[in-house]
Amino acid sequence: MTEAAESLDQQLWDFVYAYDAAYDAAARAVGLSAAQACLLDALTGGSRAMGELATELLCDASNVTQLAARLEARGLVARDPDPVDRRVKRLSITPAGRQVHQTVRAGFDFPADRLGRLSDPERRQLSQLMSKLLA
Amino acid sequence: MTEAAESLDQQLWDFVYAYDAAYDAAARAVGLSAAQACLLDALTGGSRAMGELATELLCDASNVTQLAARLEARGLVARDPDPVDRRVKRLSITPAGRQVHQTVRAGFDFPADRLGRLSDPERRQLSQLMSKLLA
DNA sequence: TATTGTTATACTCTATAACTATA
DNA sequence: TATAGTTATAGAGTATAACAATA
Repeated sequence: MTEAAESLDQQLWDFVYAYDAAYDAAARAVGLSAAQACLLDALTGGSRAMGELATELLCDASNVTQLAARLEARGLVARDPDPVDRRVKRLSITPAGRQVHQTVRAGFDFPADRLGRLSDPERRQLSQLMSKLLA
Repeated sequence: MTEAAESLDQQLWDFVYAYDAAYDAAARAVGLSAAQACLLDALTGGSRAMGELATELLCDASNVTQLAARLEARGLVARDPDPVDRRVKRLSITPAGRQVHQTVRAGFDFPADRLGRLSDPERRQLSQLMSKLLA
């Protein structure tokens, strides 16, 4: 053989490393941290309660409060009391927030770039393997 | 079809998300941050200059200084001047550091667990696809 | 009394700028 | 003068504990 094969473990590590770095760069390009971009992304499907967001982002509720405060200060999200249970605050994305979110999406070209190196059958193969890894 | 297929983009996102969370958990289980664990990992092949580490970890040199200071305070790394160029400080892992590193490795069972769901041919397939994604 | 979210606090990550020591 | 690393500082991420409002 002409070169030492990198182990699959190492390949996964390298891929995740590059993926994370690319996402971070795309977020920073619009002045957001990766955590802020993730929170914004979690709101694109509709408003969410703070507690739901903490669960989804795998972090403490107090952390969501602070991330939301920074995004709110930039006008990217809005915080409104839930009409049914007034303890609950629902966070939603503003039009400006959607704009920024779209820019991050567009700047995060890593997945499209890399997957573009595969043929259609290879992408189907990868998707099936991923299904097993995620199941 | 019986269920909506998740897009390959989304599958990659989910996989990376789970991978990162698992690594973070393995590090935290021994009282390290993910960043500290990565620094420790970068030293397992031998001592490294601070500057090299900054390049490898994609961060500023001042950051390495502080990460190293915390690990040094716990006795996991040692900092020694390079005998040739005394401006250079070489960081190396201590026996205690190796011990902790091994514990993190063992606790980070995510890759082995997930890859264990694949057959040998499937793992070879995945490795070949990864080669193309990383090339 | 239990739950949702916030506030206060503390520690870590990270970068920039100024500095020290060495080359 | 240029380079390696550190220090000082500041903003952000994160968690814990104490708290307020509501249920």
